[in-house]
Amino acid sequence: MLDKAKKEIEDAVAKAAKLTDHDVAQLLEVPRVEGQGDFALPCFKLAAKLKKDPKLIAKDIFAHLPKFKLIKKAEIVGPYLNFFVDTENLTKTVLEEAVKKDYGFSKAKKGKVIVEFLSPNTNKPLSLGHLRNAALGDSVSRILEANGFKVIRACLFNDRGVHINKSILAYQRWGKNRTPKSEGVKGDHFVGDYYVMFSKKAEEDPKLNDEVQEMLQKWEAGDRATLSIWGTLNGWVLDGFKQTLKDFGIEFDKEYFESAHYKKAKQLLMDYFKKGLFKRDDKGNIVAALDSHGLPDKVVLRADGTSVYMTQDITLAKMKYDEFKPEISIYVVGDEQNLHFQQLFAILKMLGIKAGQYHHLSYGMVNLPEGRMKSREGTVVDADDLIEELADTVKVEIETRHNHEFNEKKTEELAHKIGVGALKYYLLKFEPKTTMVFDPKRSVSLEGDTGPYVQYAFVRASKILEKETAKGKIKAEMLNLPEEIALIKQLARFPEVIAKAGKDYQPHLIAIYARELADLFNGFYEKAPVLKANKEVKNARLYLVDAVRHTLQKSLNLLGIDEVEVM
RNA sequence: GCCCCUGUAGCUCAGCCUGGAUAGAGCACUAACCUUCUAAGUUAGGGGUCGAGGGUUCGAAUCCCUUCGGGGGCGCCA
Repeated sequence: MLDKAKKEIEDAVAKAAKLTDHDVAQLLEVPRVEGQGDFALPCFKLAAKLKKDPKLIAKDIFAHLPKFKLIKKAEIVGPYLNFFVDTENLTKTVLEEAVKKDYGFSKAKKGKVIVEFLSPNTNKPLSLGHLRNAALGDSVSRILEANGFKVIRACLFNDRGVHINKSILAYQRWGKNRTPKSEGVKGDHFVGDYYVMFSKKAEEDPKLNDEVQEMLQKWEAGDRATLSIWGTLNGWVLDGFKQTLKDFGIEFDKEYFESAHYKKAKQLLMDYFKKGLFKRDDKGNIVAALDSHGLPDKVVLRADGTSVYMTQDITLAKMKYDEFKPEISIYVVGDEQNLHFQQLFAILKMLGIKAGQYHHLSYGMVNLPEGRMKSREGTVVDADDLIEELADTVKVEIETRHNHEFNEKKTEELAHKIGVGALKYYLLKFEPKTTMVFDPKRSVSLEGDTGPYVQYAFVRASKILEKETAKGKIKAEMLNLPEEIALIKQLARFPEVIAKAGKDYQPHLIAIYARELADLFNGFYEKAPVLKANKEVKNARLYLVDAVRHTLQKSLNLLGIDEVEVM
């Protein structure tokens, strides 16, 4: 399609200017302005190479252009040569392709990718920050699948350590055998409240911190009572997480629990140490020397044999490598850990745990308009609250906006899909590394550059096709309105957008694409009535609507957003 | 002190990797459009020294240097 047209131009230009393919590669660009064609060749670089006036070069090449198959015309504009694709040909190809299930998806069979994301601590409920992480991890997974990879979605639960023991201690002391059930609270919120309670009490009574350390030692020693209560609280939290993730539409293929490989990790690191891969510092800590990588040295195991974060990460990397032998291993983790991951990857290389490539998909913080979220100041946005709030807002919209008669269940279901769609879109439309500002008011907005806007375009397309569908041959010549041509060109871009989003791990490219497609469709919708058009035009437009509908759906799904049939 | 990210319209952000022809959206504001496939839509309007300075180039928001502002990191925290 477009790539073929591009190739055709490149070949022609190479021939006309008597150059090699290599010389011509990267010379073509896509003009932004209408009327400047679909591809353009600025002749300045050739001018430097050939030592000739770029305007003359443009003329010269133009004079030697062959007959094109996919290009309708070329024209000279000063030092530029603009090429226009044959839209009839394009239309036919695009409409045939875009209604297929796998349109835009790579047919190449690629290897395994393991995407680790979310990886929460099991001592408090999930927050808005976790949702950005989850939305990113899930969307990147979907995009990589579309690029032909086999993706394993992995999550590490940090379920042991000081943080969880704090909750336990507070619960033992002040919990009075209450349970999430007895209080009617989600388990993660229930436990999180005791965590907060601990922090408050410990400010008045610092001895509590010592008690937590004692408990930690008991836990490590395998004390049955401690393990039992730890298991109970962890279970509650995990149940809570499970519910949140279900609400948000996230699933994992592989779950890791730090508690399960914690002991093994220490042993593994000692083994590497004995092989001489690590050294001891003057305090007796086991350290990875990274100066050859231009990085600061890193403690991987404390002198007393207890583990640090890095101990776990090295071990988990090895476990993942041993089990899956992935081609690419991706970690979706906030950008405050950039250095940590540079160090981790350097260490893994040192140890020879180097399956394919490692990538830290680093993303920026989510700030509120007032600034950074701080748990101590209670300004953390809770994931469950947010999802619920959005669904409620949408529900009110549905009930007041239309005369549709949905029953209660249908309304709730719709409201949930639209609310979560709005949230995911909002979290994914920014480039990952952008430190984004989350404005709660704007996040519930359903107009403009939002998920519901895209979902709505899908609904409009669906409604047309519900009444009538396209039949028989595609008559491409029936589609020649500017709105139709623009729409077709946007559809033609879908494969390259997926490829780029996959190569760079950038879901926001899909979000932008989907928004633009919805935009163009709405323009078409205003200008070009489908069902009222005469027979042949109607049929061609029905094909176009169908292609748009499919592509909107795929775009949304790549973002982890459900399409809806009605709104 | 050192390292990384960042600065584009009143606000929130694309574009920067891979330099090209008049810098784009959305929100907000103003004015229109529903007996017409769902108005969660569309159209029109104003709004910019692309933080500043220098350099490279035929050409710089984009590449390089300097500088100022914002954020993050430099833990035997995660």
